[in-house]
Amino acid sequence: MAFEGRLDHLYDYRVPASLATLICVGMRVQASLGRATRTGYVIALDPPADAAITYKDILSVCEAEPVVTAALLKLAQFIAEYYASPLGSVLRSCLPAAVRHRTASAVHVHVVRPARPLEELRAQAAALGRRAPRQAGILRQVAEFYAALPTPPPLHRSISPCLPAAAPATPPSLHPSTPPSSAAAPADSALLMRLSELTARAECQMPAVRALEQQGWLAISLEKHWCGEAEDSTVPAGVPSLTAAQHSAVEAILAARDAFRVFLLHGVTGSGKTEVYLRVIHDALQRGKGALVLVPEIALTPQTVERFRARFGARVAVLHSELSEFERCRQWWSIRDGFARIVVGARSAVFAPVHDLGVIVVDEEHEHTYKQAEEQPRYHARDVAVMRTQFEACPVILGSATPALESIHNVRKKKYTLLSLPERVAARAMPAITLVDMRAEARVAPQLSVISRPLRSALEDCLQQREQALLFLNRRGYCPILSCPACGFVKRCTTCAVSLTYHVTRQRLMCHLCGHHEEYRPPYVCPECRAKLNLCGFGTQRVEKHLAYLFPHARIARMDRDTTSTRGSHARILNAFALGEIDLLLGTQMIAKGLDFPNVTVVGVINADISLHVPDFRSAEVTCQLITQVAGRAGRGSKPGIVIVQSFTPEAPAVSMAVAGDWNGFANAELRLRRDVSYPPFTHFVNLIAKGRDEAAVVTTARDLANDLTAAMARRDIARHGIFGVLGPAPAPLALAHSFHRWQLTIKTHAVRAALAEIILPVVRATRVAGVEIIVDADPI
DNA sequence: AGCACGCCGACT
DNA sequence: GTCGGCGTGCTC
Repeated sequence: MAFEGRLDHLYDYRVPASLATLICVGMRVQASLGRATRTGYVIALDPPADAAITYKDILSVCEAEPVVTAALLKLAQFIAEYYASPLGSVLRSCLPAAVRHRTASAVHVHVVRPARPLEELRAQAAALGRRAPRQAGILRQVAEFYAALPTPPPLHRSISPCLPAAAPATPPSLHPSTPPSSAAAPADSALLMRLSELTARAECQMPAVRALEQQGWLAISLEKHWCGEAEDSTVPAGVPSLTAAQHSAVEAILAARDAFRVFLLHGVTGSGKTEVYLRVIHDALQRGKGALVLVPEIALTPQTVERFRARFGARVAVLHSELSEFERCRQWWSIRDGFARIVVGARSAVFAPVHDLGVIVVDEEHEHTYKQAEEQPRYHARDVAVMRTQFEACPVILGSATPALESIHNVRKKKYTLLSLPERVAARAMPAITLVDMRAEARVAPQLSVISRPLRSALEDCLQQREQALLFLNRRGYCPILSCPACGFVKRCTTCAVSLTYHVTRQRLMCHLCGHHEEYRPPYVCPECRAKLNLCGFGTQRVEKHLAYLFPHARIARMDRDTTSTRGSHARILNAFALGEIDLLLGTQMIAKGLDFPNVTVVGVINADISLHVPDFRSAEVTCQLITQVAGRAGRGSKPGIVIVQSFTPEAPAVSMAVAGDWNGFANAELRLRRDVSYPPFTHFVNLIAKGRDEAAVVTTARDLANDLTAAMARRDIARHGIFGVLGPAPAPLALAHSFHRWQLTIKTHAVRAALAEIILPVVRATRVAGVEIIVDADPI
């Protein structure tokens, strides 16, 4: 068994006779370890290994069925090794919290069925008449509900109460040899009356329904239920025809559909990558297989989800963070039980318990949101997807207009197969991109240095034509820095040491890292020398205000973390934009990707350089990707699009190549630079971060680690372990955050697993300093 | 992760 | 001679 928590040892337990028929590999169980009772996962069933040990019993099972498939278990073992996380915590993160916390009964629902033919129910209702109006009403409602169904009323069978009570004779398996029979199939709520629905419609309470049940008129049972109809997935009319490039991509993937193979689908924005996914998935469904679609952030790509729903109907399950606990739980179980065969979800959906997988799609595979950065296991969902398809023996499609350099490198190494969609669908042109040098602009018109003259006139035309525009600025708030012109004072967060951003709308200074905020009202004077503070730089709030001034008649909306904090607010803004109730939509990252609005003809990138100056070796790649992606939002309908990119460093390759629409050119140049310094994708990085409240202890720990690693490497055959060298230690990018100091060192290696197992982890385990945590992060972002 | 075991300084 | 600090190591 593998236990949840930071325990990376496996333990053997005895299976008591009472659980002998129930327990199987992949189950979540309770067992006592030391004093405490903990949750663990059964990873193997073997005869007793060691006569010297007195094994404890497994106490109970959490669910009546296994929660991870055999393939997922193998996948978890790989992740545990590669990302240096205990197996138990990897398995834990395979399950949504909602599924772990709720008992299996959470996905069950009370259902009312007629226990006699409907005519008898109606007759009884009439007989009860005024004597028992409530009961009469109930019977009438039930009869009416079931009479309205297209299929004959499902007469009450023998009572089959909910799960654990009725233990199956054979251990349940995630891979049933036969499809579930109709009796075992999950009830379809569209064909069954829910008890809650009955009490609402008949305006009655439980006792009345119970009475009728006891008299033998009705049957109440607790059953699994999913919403929607279980239709087979026939392709509805209106499926777009494929371009030649799309067609050959689909053909290439289908030709390899029975084996593991990685396809990199490099398609320019608007080239119809989604249609390729849909065709391949349709083929998988027809062969009785399931499919998994990963998207970077589901709230930001509602249209993609919609297209899957429109094509495949109720058999699409969606997993994302905006679902309620109950809903997420139900979606998960509908996948687990084989009702939903297609899963669309964000990062963690890569673990969805789809059985018999036919294909995995990773849309926008270059996105960094696929990397779990905050907590263990620090996995990258794209790489996990590739690994999973290896275990499932099926193809995986990585789609992007701006593929990660890692993926391009893998194509060159012949590990991935490249499929290109070089043109937009319906012979639409790529948008025309204009680059505005903001240094020159500021010299000519210093007071207008947020919206350049070319962007301003493009927006004026756009508004006049009753078309829509997207404006992208990768910084929220009003202004990011308040600084004193006299003494250089900058207002900073006390626990994070980053400058505080001024938010006008709430009259606050906010730390965008820890969320700390304080009241702040004019006049803005320096606390040191009382001089008036300068508002340096622009955030979305400030630009919004400026836009309102420039275009007083335009309907302007802002979309950033501040305007989308409540549930459903993403959808509300995007809907309003889709309905044409908004002319100018200004936003951060979240408007950059995936949006597909045909009436958008103008896209403005207000400051292309922001992400270029972050101290990270990927900043050029990220910047070029962002500009390319945002530009791709323009001209997706019948009208051509124009894009205006404003930059203070227009000569930077990341900016100029994005403007030229030359991702391959940029990738070539950037790959040469990376190769020269042996950076990813030519090596892998493993980051070690020492984190603690006491700065001195953190620094010492980081230094000790670096020394010990160097020594360990000297003792070993370095070439054999593929280790290159140690960079650092240096203060981590967020050296002080949430009052924790962080120092990091970076190890370059060709073989992550060998380097971890033979050099890094032994050193890390030997370095134990009170109050200092050491975080291991493989392939960090 | 807990929780015990155990080895060193201030107290009855 | 005892209480308690928390560093080290074990839990099937």
